[in-house]
Amino acid sequence: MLQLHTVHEVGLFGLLIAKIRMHGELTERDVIAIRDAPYSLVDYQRNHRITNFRKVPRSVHVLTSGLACLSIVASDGRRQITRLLLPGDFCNAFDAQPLASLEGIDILVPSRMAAIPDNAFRQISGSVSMQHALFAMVIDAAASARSVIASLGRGDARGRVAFLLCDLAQRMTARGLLSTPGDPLPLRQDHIADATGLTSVHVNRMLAQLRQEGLVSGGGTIVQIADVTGLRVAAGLQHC
Amino acid sequence: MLQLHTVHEVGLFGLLIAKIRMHGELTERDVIAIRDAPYSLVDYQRNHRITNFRKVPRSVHVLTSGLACLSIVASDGRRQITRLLLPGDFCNAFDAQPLASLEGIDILVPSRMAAIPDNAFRQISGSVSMQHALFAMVIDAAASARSVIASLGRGDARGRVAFLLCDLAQRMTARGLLSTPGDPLPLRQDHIADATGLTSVHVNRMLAQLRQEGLVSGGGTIVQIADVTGLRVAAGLQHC
DNA sequence: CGTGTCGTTGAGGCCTGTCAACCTACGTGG
DNA sequence: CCACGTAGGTTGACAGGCCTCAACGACACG
Repeated sequence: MLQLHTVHEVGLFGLLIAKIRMHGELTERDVIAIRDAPYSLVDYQRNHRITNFRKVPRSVHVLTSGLACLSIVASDGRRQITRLLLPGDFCNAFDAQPLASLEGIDILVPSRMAAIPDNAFRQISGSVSMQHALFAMVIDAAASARSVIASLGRGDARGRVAFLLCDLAQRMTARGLLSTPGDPLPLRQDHIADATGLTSVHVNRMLAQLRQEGLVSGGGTIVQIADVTGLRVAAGLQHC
Repeated sequence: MLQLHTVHEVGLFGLLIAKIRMHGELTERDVIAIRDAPYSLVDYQRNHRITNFRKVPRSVHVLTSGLACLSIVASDGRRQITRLLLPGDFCNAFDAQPLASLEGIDILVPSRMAAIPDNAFRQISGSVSMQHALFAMVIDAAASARSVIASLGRGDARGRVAFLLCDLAQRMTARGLLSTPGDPLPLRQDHIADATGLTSVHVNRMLAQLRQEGLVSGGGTIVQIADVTGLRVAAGLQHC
């Protein structure tokens, strides 16, 4: 039985299925429908920005590998990352529906997406169980965004960085993208800066401080969490 | 015909209906179902904080008058408002589902809520049209939260205040709670502070500056927008 | 008239941004 | 093999924005 589940989750959409399952029970039929969905693959290079998927037919894009984000470019030209997109995440629908004409999708690491035609996905998502799970997923995304608001509004630089790392590690671990929260995170310092609203110079200082406190390890380009509990406390919110 | 709509929308749940309608077409049947929903009314005093609605049966709460917010209290004791709740908004479900055990509901102004029993609302929201509208509503809430993230992450104090005022005025105007965006907003300076992550002292200074620039008017407790366009520019994001 | 709430104003200090320089690692081409 | 360029990280000096603390004013209310 467990074996069966595992088999279902190793395909291209395994991570997507795992993610949706975090928010509601899926039937065997749902899982098969997703697994067998028609799709086309698209690769994107690092630093590419997508403001509009000009794909015919219109498609739901799912990140299958790499790392991307939703971001808003302020009028002074600086970018704010509003949400990190991990493999298994939607990129242009549901919990990651970009804010019209304001939010874009930035590719942070060479990535691949699967584009599922809209009408195909509409059929897949028509079942009651899928509707419930997707609904719960979006509700969770909204709540999660509000916790980021709290971190940005109330936290100092150290707390913001700590929160981001905790949050990302938790999401990645839950989806099996990290075997333990202490594994290296796929972030560069300027990604952290764009996500926390800080400058990369100051992020560097904060990481140095967190390393000295024993909460973070890894040098150079590598960021690893050394002490999850301590980092959560540093984040300043009870929860991460 | 228009007359009919108006009649439907003046009841206790008129604002709720108006809000849901912003995100999808409702059938006559949907509207009637909401209008005739069973409910009980509860009044709350200013500064009351609700961390858990202990209501039997469990209920969906809808704000019918006043002003409330979702908020998170950081470990240093300061409060961050993560979302303002206006009359017509849900308070503990859907687009305002509090983050478990972290987010609470604060009453900012003496308010009244209608509590609709869960199972009654489940029936009401079972129709395809309601499902679609509610789904779109939550997706919009998530996107809206991300624009707040951008404002907090990238904006300076002046921009944050400007953004908050624009955003609130737009939401209130869209729902008929303001006749024009220039009407007085129901916010005290410390509410603005808690929503923007600033101190009330600094909010005061920013409001003084915005008044001097001619973007905001009203003295003392009253905050009015004098120049919507100018304030949007000051907010620093293309959109508000 | 006392009390409490909310807004206003000033002085000073800390946190974070800005600017700039340098360093390492890595790949490329002569 | 070495010169060179690029990307990313590290470090220091300095300035400015925002917080803190504190006092005061305006106003409502019992």
